[in-house]
Amino acid sequence: MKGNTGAVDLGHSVRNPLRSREPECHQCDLHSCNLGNGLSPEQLNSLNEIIHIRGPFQPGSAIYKMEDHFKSLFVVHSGSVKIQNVMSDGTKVVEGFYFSGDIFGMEAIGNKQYHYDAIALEPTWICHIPFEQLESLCCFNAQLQHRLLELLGQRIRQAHTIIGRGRYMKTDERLLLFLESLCKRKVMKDVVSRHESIYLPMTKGDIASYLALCPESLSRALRKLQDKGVIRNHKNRIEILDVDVAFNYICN
Amino acid sequence: MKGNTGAVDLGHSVRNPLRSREPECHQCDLHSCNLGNGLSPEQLNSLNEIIHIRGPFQPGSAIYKMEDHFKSLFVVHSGSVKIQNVMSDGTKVVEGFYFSGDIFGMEAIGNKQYHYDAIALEPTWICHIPFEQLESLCCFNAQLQHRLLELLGQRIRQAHTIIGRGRYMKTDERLLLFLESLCKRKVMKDVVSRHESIYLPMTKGDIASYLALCPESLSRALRKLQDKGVIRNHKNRIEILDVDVAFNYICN
DNA sequence: CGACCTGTTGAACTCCGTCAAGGCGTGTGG
DNA sequence: CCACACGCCTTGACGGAGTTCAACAGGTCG
Repeated sequence: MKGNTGAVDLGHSVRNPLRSREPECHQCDLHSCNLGNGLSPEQLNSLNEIIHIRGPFQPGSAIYKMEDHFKSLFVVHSGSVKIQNVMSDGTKVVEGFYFSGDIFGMEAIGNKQYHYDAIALEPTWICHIPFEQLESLCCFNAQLQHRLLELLGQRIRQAHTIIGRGRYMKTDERLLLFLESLCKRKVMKDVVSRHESIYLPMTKGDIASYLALCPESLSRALRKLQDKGVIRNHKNRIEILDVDVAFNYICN
Repeated sequence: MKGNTGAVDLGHSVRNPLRSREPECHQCDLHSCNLGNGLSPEQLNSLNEIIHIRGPFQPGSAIYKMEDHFKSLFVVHSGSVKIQNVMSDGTKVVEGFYFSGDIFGMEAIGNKQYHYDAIALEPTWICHIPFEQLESLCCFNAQLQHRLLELLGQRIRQAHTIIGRGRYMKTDERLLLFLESLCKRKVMKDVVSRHESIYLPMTKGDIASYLALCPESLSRALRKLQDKGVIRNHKNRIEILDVDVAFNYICN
């Protein structure tokens, strides 16, 4: 097991008020992604010791790039991240969004390199979890191993939900499925009964790409749903006017 | 760690010439899915001890159903398997195919139940790997843990390839991507230079569903590619007339 | 101010899904 | 043996959803 502290470094201008350990940060990670669930205090400590926080990553800057050597998993401490693929013709394909507490980078496990670019969508702080060290910890810690496997299973199911189930849906159904998944992932917490407002750190273009639509089609779908009174479309926010109606709509 | 031998039992008419351990079988599993790579003989033995083989499952019969309690991962020993989702309106959506040596059931990790039906496509023998016991083994065996994580990472990437990358492709490109993935997965091994013949144990309808197409569209795409001289379409077999042409076609 | 990026709207086209019909192979029952 | 039904696949015609192309509105930044 290597003792290096320097996970992935992309040469960003990282001003580092938090480069040294910050207990609050660690608690947050462990809580929000539940990686540390059911661990004893000592076990928790050893987990905390391998975690490092980096930031702020400015919007548009890369946490990692496709070609980078796979070393670490990541947890969004604050802010948000998209992962995307640059195709041979230069078009960018967004494959996922991650928000505070989400773990990402798992697609790269078992590979030399990351398979996507990970790009910050807003000023973002990221926790690095060196994978080799995590693996070593898991060998002596059944709970941690179990939790990691669980997260990987979730990740597989997630891939099959949005991009799997979504394939058979029409544009507006797919859009609502996406909004529903955002709501479930507590992108925002102030749920006022059957009405939600979702803040969207990504561009509409990113969303369109993620849903395998052209931006125009997404725009039209938003308009259509707004005219129907299901949602209200704002610049960086979408209101779900009636959660029940919106998310049952999917089954029609 | 429980010592139960009876992984998932669906009440099929399992005639069991191989119910007792069969060394040849175990070797095959470990080799083909590489779960046992780099293990010492003793470690290999402990892995072998938790594995059981079942079969034959007749075409159309279930290895597991969605509602079944998640207990085991599976490896195709011989034959082939599809996993599918039955939607609320009764339509079946194929989410994956597995062939000799492939491990499946990993979507269920971290869940109480399996999320798909797993259906045999031809007379099929299946190895059961009780998951709790596998987890326990991993705790004392870094190599095995590493290999399991690797397989999970692969599984995520696989989901993103076909159903992820495929979303942005046109019908015939998607079809060729599928055929390419079959070739890579050594569905058949007799590669005669730039010419391959792929045996398809599933129906064209299953393939269409997997590719998110209606059967008619698949049929037309096959015809179109045949007219272009890229492939030749048979009942249960597709020939790739020129591998290079066919699989570079995707980038057009 | 103009350049630029994101998002929106309109019009034309294209691909693919839907509907309908028919061919082929297989199994069943007379 | 044939007749028939059934499932699977194919083919054709049609329509609709979504892409493409083009133009423009609004915001941001130099």
